[in-house]
Amino acid sequence: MISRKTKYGLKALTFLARRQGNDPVQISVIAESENISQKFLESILLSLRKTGFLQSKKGKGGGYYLLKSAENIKIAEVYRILEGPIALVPCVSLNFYEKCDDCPDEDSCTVRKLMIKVRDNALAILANTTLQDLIDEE
Amino acid sequence: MISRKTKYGLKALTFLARRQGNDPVQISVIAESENISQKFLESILLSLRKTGFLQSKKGKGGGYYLLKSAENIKIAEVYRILEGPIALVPCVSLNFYEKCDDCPDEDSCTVRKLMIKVRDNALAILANTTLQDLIDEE
DNA sequence: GCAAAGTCTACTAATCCCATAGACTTTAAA
DNA sequence: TTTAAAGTCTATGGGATTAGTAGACTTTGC
Repeated sequence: MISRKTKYGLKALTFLARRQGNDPVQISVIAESENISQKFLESILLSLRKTGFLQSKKGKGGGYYLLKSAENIKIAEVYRILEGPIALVPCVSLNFYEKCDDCPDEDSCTVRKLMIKVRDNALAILANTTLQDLIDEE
Repeated sequence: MISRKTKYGLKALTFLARRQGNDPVQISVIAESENISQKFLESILLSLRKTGFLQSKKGKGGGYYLLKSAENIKIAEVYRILEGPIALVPCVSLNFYEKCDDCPDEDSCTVRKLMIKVRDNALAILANTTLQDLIDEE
């Protein structure tokens, strides 16, 4: 299961992407509209800003807006930033690889082989779906 | 990411399935061979016994053994028992459904639509792979 | 009867998740 | 130039979950 953080982040992004134009939207507007705790959303948007998906404007009339276009935001990228690995097991992660401390030999681990399949399948979806795709489905 | 519980459980099951015959194997043997904390493994095997995958024998010469044949143990079933939902979001789970408290309308939730796809894909693998399949891949 | 095995309950340390509080900075507009 | 509106950042905390430990108990084979 993914954390609320990731779910909220994706919802906030689609909220921004759905808008005409690209003027800043206040955190409070997004939070209220999507039923998200405002303070929590703050920290989520902050990490999406630091990773180049969003930009913000302070002061009156400020808020958040998309820095990349919706077609150029892959869900897999957002997922990795907010949630972490897409893989179900660290020894199978492409971006967050870690050796399993209980496995003497990765190549002979049957669980690992299965988890590679699951990862590849999830990746096929998440890496090929963009924010724009999500909106278009409506 | 899945928990160690699930990973250990799958490893223990494959360990048992790989053996010729079906005589009881002591927890300590599995734990040592798979590098799993013995006490932790105890509780895992216990829940696999209570759900009908394993049977145990107490006393001297006792241990755990498979109750179902390896061809009849679907990974998805084991996953659901040890890990819980396969879905990434509760509102999309087939076996552990829960409404998301922030969503006013499930049908119009774009994140949900995506998560259904991911679930279907994961399920296609996990529900069609048996313990025997894992062993055969070696 | 004894020793070897699983069973069960309870506990704990560590970690993560979700959220809140509050002080701070930047900016637009009056 | 003051003021209020916004984001920024740090700290904190409760609760849940995870991973593991301890130890007393029960069952069984020899």
